[in-house]
Amino acid sequence: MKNKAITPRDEDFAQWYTDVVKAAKLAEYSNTKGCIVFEPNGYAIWEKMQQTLDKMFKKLGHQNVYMPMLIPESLLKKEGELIEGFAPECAWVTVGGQNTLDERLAIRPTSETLFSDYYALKVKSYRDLPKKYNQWCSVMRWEKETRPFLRTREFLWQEGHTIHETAKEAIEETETMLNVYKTFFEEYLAIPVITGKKTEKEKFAGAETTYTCEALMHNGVALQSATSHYFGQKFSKAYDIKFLNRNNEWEYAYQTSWGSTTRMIGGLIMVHSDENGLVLPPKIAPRQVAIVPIGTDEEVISLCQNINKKLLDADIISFVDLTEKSPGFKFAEHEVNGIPVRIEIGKRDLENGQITLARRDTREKINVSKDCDIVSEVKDLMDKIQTNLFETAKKRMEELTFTAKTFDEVKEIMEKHPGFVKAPWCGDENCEIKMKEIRGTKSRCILDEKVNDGDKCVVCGKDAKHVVLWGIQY
RNA sequence: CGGGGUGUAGCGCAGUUGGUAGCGCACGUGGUUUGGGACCAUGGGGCCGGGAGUUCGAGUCUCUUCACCCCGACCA
Repeated sequence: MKNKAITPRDEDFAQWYTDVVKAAKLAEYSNTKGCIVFEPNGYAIWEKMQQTLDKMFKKLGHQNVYMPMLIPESLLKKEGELIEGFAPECAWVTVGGQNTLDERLAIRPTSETLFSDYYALKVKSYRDLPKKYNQWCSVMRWEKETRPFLRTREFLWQEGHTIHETAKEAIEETETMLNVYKTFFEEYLAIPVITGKKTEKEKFAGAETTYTCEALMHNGVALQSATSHYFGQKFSKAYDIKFLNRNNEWEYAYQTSWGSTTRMIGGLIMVHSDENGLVLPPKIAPRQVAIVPIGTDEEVISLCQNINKKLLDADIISFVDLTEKSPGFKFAEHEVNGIPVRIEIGKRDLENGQITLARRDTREKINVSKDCDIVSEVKDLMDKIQTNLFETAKKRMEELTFTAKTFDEVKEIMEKHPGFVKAPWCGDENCEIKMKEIRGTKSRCILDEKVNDGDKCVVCGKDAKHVVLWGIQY
């Protein structure tokens, strides 16, 4: 290790995070605050996320569309709560060419208004419903403090917007999509999440109900990783999305939206990575196997290429690293980039009739026969890595999930080592605000757990209505 | 928007009481190497973030401005 030293994670978590982003060449800062350059390694992760989620969405009957990037102020303002929530962080276009615009245009912070306006135009009858659209785009929110992937002013995301004939169907959609995200996090990103409803205070501006996926980072800080909202008829009333129902009566449509963002890349880093750089679950790694020949021996190179071909034919994304760097350099490079499996082949291996596999998560090396079924060996190893990453993260989340009965207990936990705290709550927003005094602790979500008889709100001591998951958030 | 910090080669930094810029890595070339960030030789690269001032002379002193990073308040 010479030039690319990564700050130890326990010494300075924020610096460690930035070091990993840079060392793994995921992103570079640009000249505009809060707008990052997605470098090939970083963008490839996003592409893989897109491909995976997009397939899941489409299996459920969603279709992709693309809405304009600009929203006239008057359109944005139609729904009061939304504009109130987003106005402070909107970027506005006020000049077109040489002329000041009559009406300024917001660069979309989110597209509910555009979808609603469009749906109002297209929906006439219950036969036009449901409409289940999604768009992949970037949005802009003028954040004060920015960090690569976790909080950028422009970020890439996916926003699904659906309208339905009945409230029941829309609520089902909201819950279905929440579960899609949960599956995606746990099975692909190997990140365990806790799901639940947001409190009134924390829910999306304009939503009736917001569901969230909450993940816990290595340092015990919570990350809201995806959300799914039920809007009821709020937007359909504001934007006049009416249809004739089965009784030939006008009815306002029932609406949902759900989204996930490039913040997930930040989550991926903060859950799995280590002092040697990025660690990626095989299912989301853009490059899964790096084959490193040691020396330039022809027999070695051709074995590398043979194995590479077998892996590629089996849809494992593999490559042979034939650059002129030293083997040690390549090992370190592929580790810092988070490539899950590395295959090392040198003359020494050939003499012993073996090849060496190295796994990124544990950095363990395994020798296998050079005549083995390399495809199944690699597949097995990738499965093991995927499982190990998830289990490790899950265990950590469990160890850092506490229960508390009193305010002082919450305080003690958060000050010692932050994590998730399950604690009863009375439902009063003032108690939520009071909780922020403890290192900015906020409600993450309302858990699906029953309140025990006699449980009191950890803040005010009145009868509890909900069990809430609390945490310090990114 | 408050608090803290940093701007000198692509990156990381040094630069003394002011005297006209250097080191490591990276990069180019030639060669030897290759099992955990190889070595030798050689070469290229700089309006010292911008502006103004003090001075015979400013990377260095003064003022001003800009950008970025980190910590808070706000948010995916």
